[in-house]
Amino acid sequence: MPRIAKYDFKKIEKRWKDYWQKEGFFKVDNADANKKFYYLNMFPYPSGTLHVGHGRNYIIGDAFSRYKKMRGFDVLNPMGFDAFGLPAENAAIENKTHPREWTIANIEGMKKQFYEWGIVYDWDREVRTCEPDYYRWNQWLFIQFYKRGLVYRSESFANWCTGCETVLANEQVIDGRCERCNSAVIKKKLTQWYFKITQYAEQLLNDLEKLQYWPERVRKMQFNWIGRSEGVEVEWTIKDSGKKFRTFTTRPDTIFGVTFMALAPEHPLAEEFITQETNSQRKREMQEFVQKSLQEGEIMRAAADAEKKGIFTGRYVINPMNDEAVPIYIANYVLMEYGTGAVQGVPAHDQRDFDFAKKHGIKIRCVIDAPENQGEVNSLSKDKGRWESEGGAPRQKELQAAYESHGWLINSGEFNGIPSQEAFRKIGEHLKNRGQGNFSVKYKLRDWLISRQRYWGAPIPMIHCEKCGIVPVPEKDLPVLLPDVPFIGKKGLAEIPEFYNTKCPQCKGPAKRDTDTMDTFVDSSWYFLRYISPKDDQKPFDTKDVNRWLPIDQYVGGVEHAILHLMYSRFFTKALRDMGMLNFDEPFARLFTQGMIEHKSYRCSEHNWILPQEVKEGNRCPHCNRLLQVDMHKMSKSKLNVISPQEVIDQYGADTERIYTLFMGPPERDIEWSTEGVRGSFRFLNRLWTLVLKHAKKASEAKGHIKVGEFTGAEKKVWHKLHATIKAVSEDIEGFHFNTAVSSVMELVNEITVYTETQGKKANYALVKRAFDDLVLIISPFVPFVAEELWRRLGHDDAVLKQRWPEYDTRAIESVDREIVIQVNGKVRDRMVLSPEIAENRVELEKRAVAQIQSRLDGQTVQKIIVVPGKLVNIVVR
RNA sequence: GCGAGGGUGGCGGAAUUGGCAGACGCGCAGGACUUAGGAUCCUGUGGGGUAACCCGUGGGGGUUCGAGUCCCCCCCUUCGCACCA
Repeated sequence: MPRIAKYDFKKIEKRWKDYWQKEGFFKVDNADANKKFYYLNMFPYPSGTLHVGHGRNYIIGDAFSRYKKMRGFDVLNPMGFDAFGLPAENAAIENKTHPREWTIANIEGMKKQFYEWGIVYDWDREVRTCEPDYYRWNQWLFIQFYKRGLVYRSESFANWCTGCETVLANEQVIDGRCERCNSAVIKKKLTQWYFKITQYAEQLLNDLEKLQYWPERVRKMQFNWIGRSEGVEVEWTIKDSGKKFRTFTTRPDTIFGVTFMALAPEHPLAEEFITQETNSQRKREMQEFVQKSLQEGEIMRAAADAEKKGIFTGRYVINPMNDEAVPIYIANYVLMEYGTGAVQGVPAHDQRDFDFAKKHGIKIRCVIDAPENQGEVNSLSKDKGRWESEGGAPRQKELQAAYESHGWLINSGEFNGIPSQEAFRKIGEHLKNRGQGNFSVKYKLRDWLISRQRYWGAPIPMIHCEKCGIVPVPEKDLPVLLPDVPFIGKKGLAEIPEFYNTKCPQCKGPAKRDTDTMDTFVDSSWYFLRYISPKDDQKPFDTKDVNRWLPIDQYVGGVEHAILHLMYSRFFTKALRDMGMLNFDEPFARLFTQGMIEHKSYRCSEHNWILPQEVKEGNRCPHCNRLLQVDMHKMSKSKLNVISPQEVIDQYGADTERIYTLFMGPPERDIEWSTEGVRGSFRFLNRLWTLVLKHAKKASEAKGHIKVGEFTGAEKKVWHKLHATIKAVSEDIEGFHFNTAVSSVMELVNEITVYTETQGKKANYALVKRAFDDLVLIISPFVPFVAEELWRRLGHDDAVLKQRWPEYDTRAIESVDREIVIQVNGKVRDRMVLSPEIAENRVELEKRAVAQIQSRLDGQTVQKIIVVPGKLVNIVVR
């Protein structure tokens, strides 16, 4: 037996790395594709070096694309970079460089990493959002949106990140803190640009139904985020002034229970009341309260258990239903951005109002009685004070909490005794008829604030002229280039006069450019369209080609984008469709969200995060010997718990990293990176290599065809396993079950190993050859390097990617002997191995099973025999 | 609080329509080869029992010849949303 060369992954990987790229296996011609498949990974932010956690996303994509390619699809799998954004500015300040240099260097580094991983993209289609040939179209689209009324400028209270010194979209505020830097977010009154995404709220909501191949939870998240609710807008009149304002309520049936009114601190009336207040002390108190509420911003006010604070304005408002006057408060729990910024307080039937009322000694009036009291409604409605705590001690009991469910109306005048759902409609109509309200639908979804006071982003293409007002930059003057000046740090374009001083396109007089840049989510809301015609300098994308290639057949990325990016992209798609630039409603037909890779992280109470290799024995800090806190966290540079792909590649090769990443667990789940697991995958590749090389020569010289009919038992087993594996792997890849796909291939390798070891020289090499060929092909999406190498060693001279994916033969899968289980009272007692014909024959199965197990049945009465053909026989005895 | 996942060996995880629980891999144990091995290869490996067998999928009930899988109740856990009137 000749010595087998060891698995020299370095040599092998070097040999094939360039090959796929050079041959352009994943280049597709827009016009030339017949069976299109648009696969897309979310493009990365070029933050620097990638770790093995990032790798998961791209490895899945590459494996899937290779599979689809071998299935005969014209696969488009492009890649690009979400290259604008704040981290580049921060890094630039830190490293005394320019955001552009930092970004470009990172992009180059990341492209090299893709190459090391054996990941093949069509780089001719690369998109970089920070390049003028991309953001030019960002600006162009902004202007088109503006012309269609989808962009507006408005002064309002915006989320202001105190760390980044810029405004944030609602979606970027997490628990009152900045999504990126975790600094406190406050409310600041600013004039900003908005995209009118709310105009599409209804469609964004309804079309979720079309996304049946999206993970249910992502749809749910979007559903909740849009947050549609039906209710009634009610018009109220301020006592003594006659001035009117509106509230929104989803429970108009409780309107007789209104015992106070609450305004958001930002509400215009709040300001008005303060201005008009003559009592100087009250004036000051109100001022202070409003100011403090705004400063607390989202952090304090967002917490559900935060204290409900408020202040009486000294004013009253008239209830349109019963002409009662109730006090008006300013309350910190009322949000200006939702509904009308004013809430009618019904303490008896809303927990928040209840808490507020208790705190401020406001009376509580029950107007809904629980449904179980149905029979008493009439008497209850007469017994006006029964549940009421106003005017002295409550007659029955004091309320402990608000009753928020439905029931029957009481204390509600002519509406007493009506079920609350019905009262919703009746009271709504009543108000409508009297011109004091109307039915209304509100959304939690807010318009998308896209202004950012930063440098490293696409400039907003607008000009402010004193004479002409706001004028869009003429399309022929696009792009509005980012000024190429030495980077000046934090304040952005507003500090660069040579940028903002310009001429008005209309009157030619002196004017100023808008100094805001766009939220980078604008960039990523349409990049998947640009991939179709990345070089087009006449338009953002080619409508005809886009309509042919989209929707994207498979989109893959992290769940963290479940709301922001995916919602914005859906909005863009719908807006572009209405502009006639597209003909589809939804951009991503199928979505898969992959989980994160985690790794142990070590933290010292004194020295913060510690590198794993520095940790001393017993999990102690290398600096102070304190016991470290050990936790599992997703890999991140800041926690010092990243594994670099290069380490793995140097030690075991890219194929090992690839197959381990796919094998480690279900791709949708978060999972811990295991160094031992990596070694196991490496061992497997060694076994694969040795097995094939040991027999490659004989196999490739094997003469004659496979004669299935003449197979021995052992040969049949291999034949069966081969086809069963092809089936399993194909189905698993289609379903994104890469972990089980890999384990199936491992089983096949084990099976062939057993066969060749036990048969020795008697082995059927025609069969072995066929098994090797198919094995190498089905494993190739996972480990392309070693597969390409083995393919050549098996005597082929054409690329693996040019081969067709093996087909399985159902007969081969079915024709193997079956092991039938014999149970007595549901417990396995014996087995028998039978040919497929007998195993499928009920009568025969029962007969044989009973015969075989007879000795065990002595003295017991057989009550019943259950036969499951091909599986088992269960004999029930007593 | 609301919503959605998830609880299976020492670990990651497998198990069509209910039909052999623990595939595959890690780890561990024993052995082989080695000057050596944290390399490689082979064998074994859910728990208990000499054995026949018994017990085992978070806990408790139920349906069924048969339940990880279906139904009811409970516990734990992860994630998302969280004063949206």
